[in-house]
Amino acid sequence: MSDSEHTLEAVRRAKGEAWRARGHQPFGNDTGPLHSVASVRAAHEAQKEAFNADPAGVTYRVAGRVIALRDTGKLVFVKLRDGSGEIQLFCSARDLGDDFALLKELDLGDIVLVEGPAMRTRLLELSVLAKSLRPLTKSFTPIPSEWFGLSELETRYRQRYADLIANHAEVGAVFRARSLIVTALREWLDARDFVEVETPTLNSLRGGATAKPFTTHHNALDLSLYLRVAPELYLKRLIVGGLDRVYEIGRVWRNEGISTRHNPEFTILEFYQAYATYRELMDETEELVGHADAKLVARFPQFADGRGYDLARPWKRVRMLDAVTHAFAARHPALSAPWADGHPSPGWGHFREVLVRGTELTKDERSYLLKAHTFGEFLFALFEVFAEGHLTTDYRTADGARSVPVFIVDYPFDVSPLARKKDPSKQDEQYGPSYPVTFTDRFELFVEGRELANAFSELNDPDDQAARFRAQLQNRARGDDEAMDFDDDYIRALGYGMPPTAGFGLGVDRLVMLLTGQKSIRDVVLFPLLRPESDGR
RNA sequence: GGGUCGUUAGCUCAGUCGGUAGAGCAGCGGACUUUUAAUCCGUUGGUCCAGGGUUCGAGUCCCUGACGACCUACCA
Repeated sequence: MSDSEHTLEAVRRAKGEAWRARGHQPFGNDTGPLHSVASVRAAHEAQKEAFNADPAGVTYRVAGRVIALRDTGKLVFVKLRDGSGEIQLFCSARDLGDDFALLKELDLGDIVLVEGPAMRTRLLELSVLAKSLRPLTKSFTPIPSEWFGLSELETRYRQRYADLIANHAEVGAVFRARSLIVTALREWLDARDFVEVETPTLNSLRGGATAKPFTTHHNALDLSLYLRVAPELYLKRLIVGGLDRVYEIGRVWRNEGISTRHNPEFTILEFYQAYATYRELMDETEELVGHADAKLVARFPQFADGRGYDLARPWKRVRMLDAVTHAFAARHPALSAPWADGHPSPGWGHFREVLVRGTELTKDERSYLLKAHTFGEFLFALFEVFAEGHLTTDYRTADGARSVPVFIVDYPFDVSPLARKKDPSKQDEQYGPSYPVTFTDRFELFVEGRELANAFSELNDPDDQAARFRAQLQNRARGDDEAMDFDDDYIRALGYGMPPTAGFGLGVDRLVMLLTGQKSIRDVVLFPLLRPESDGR
């Protein structure tokens, strides 16, 4: 701590002692019932003209943080903020009597309780005319400048409390918006008879998503555990048990990189609906996200401004195969994809050779495509390399002004270990007989290029599921440290019979980012993971 | 993991060619009974992220490290 900081704090501590000398505790309590700033404002909203305090009027009791002090001598203006808003205190020597001297011992950041009637000043500022003033909490640490705020991102993330004080309007709105959005998600699900449940976050097996887990340990059982990467397998056990509609909004942990779109712990919404398919879930996704957006915009209209996307229904639904074809047509017209003119399966291998030897690809893209072991993995890799990054430019409103949400539909089963294979008759009908890629009834939702949701008709054949788990183990043996474990109990559960079910997962943080226009996930997570502070700073 | 940028007073930021570290706000003292970033007068406050090097002399140049941001890669 520097000398100046030390001095600033010492001055504040001394003022706290001065409060004590006047009979006020620097950290007092027992405020009794209070009026919120918002309620005071609401009560006098209609009085637009300046008015003096009505002697017969209500005496308000308001408590909050001092965020500005303007001292004009025998008259001091205090700006006070509580959880509902901000209001000015009109503090005159005449009205406050002995308490007026307290103002000299107030610092920005202190928390005080004021009593008095409302008034409106000459300049029409609604104020509380202070008749008495009681200091409640001494602030030892200077709060950041009201005018300049606090801008250094590192400090804002590490000291979110200071960020919330200094950048109250903007940061507060984002986190209130987050709360509203989560509430809206629950509303939508509750209204459709979904049951909210909580499932274990300490798991002895890895499953539900392909991701690297965090590990931890239970001492009494001497048991190594994983922090869950997804609640999926537990929620589906509940479907087996007869909870036909379940959901969970909760934290998951993935031991991966940190970026503007990834925090190691994040909030996921998953819901499972028996007797539904991924087709219905696309409609429901539009409704669910639309409901959250409507609730948000009703309260915070500013978040609807300047959006580069348009949530008007219906949203685009594009098969993965067609998205890749579209991407080739737009950017690599010379490349003739094997599916474009009905090549038989050998065409895939030839095409892969053409791509890998050609000059259209970067080295990284080539090596990425080479990692694909099957045509299904290859198609998925083609999607990632050629299409995914361009969804925002490829799919736009009729006037081209905004991007539209896109459901990418039908993922290869090779990359979808928990999704139901498309029925053979439908596969043949939609892709032709003997098509070299087997698809699943699965979609992912992309809005503004961001992957927002993942959903599919669930695999409920225990034998097929067991085979997929075995394939995951083979991937593990090849060095894939994101592969799932073989979950015997889950297979046992499926053995009892799981009704046909559709399941849905949505990144809540990313939804909040999207709807509130935040570029970094750290701006929608109150306390994002950072390295510990070191002595070097 | 790679690249680029940043770190100077409590906060927001300047700092020229390498030559005594600055401003505004906050703070402190004073004036002021209708202010709105109040105003006016005066004034305190520095581990220039850390360590090393070059130099007569380093906030400034070089090296190493810490932390952060952005891009990229990885990652559903």
